Amino acid sequence: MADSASPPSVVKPRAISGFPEWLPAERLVEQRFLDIIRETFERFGFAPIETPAVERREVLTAKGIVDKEIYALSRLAAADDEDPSTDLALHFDLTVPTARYVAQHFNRLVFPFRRYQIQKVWRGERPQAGRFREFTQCDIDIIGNGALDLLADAEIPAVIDAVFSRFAADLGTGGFVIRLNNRKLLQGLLEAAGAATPAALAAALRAIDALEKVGRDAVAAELVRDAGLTAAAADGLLDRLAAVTDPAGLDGLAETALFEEGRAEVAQVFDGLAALGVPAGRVRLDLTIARGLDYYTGTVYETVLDALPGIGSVCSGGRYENLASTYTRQTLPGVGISIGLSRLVARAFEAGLIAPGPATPATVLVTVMDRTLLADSLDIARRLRAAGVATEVYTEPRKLAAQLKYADAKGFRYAVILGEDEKAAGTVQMKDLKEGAQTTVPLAEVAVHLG
RNA sequence: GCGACCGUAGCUCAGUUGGCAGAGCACUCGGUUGUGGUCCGAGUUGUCGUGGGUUCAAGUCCCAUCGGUCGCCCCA
Repeated sequence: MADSASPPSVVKPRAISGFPEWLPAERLVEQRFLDIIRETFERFGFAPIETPAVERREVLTAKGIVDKEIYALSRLAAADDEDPSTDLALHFDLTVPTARYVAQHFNRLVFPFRRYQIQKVWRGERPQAGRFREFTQCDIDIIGNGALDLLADAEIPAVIDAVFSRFAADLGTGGFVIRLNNRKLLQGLLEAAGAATPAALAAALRAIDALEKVGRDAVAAELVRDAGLTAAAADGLLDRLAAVTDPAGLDGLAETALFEEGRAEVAQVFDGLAALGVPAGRVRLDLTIARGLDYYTGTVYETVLDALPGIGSVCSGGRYENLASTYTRQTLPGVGISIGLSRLVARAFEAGLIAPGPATPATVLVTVMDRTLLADSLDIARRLRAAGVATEVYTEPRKLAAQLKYADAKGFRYAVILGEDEKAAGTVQMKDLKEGAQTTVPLAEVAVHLG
């Protein structure tokens, strides 16, 4: 019973919560982040790979990840009597697919294998501020065959330093600190403090991970309640964790063999950082960095922007002794890190730390005042493009005022204006839309002035 | 999965005790020749999330449902 007078129905366009999308002005800024990341990763010799968005479910769930956080892939058109369950799912990070990839292509890869991977990942969580269900991760990993020197653990933060230093210089994200810890240090201290069982250890790590959020007293209480520490042991532990900010602070704290092992590793990594030229103070030893993921076994990293401490780590990772044990008998130790670009960009926009610029990648709009001069306008655009200047020609037959309004709305830096008078004189008007200044330029020199 | 709050124009929101659906921004046109942003004038824009109930009358009250935001958990 459709009412013939009713307007044609439209599907109301709505954003899907947790699936962010940007307007062109914002996406152009995000791509500048991506350009810096990709160039820097390659400058350190990491090679690009891409893995499918979809993996077999058994590949993704092998590490004990909770099923509900993973999006399954199925067909809408599946018949009613067809089993709707599926073996396929969307990847929730890039480390697990990389482990599968390295195990599968083991005999065709050259080790140590250095790869980077910049892709969307999906997590079926409740979205919140800075939390998405679809987001871009930018991963690097160095994976050894059988062994991997600790120099790799130093190289990873050197790459992060290079990336975030360029963010700061080119995009204005400001200062940052890479916080580094070693699981063996924390675990050694916890064992010495009385966290005996694996369950107690896990509870203690979880409690300490929340230190910044809930405060020292709440963590101490949790260590007593969930990890079985005495109040005095919890207090002493938290004192020690807080006191250490560099490797020298670890001297004289050798309480267990595991701790001593971690101490030696951290010393080597900091030596490596100095040798790599990472500025002193950029990487800070922080014994409270626990990291939730259980496959980290040694060095762990977090990166926090000075201007956005509230969003937590925007770049996290660590060392795992045997990444691909689920998929191969080869021992493949690795170390890597992931930049959570979507969160970083979204929160930096919200905080006003970065701002959208022009809505076009072009710097010049060539106007068309008179359609009989269209060929001349197109020729100017051709010259500019040949000289490497991103240029657009206005396509619609509208007044000059409308064309300049368009140029302003999109954020072009320059407009080129060409009419009968200029054509007769062999010149164009070059208008600087930011300054408002307009100059007459010989046709042959347009590219020089705008390049 | 658990909890709190919120759904009105493209966007941000107002809408009083239940009584004609509103503002700002944005958009379109105009302010006479080939010049944007600022200013002035005019105009367009609605399934009040959806379904049901109460009522002479519902954006407003009640129920359900869907969606959104923010916490918890976990993490980038």
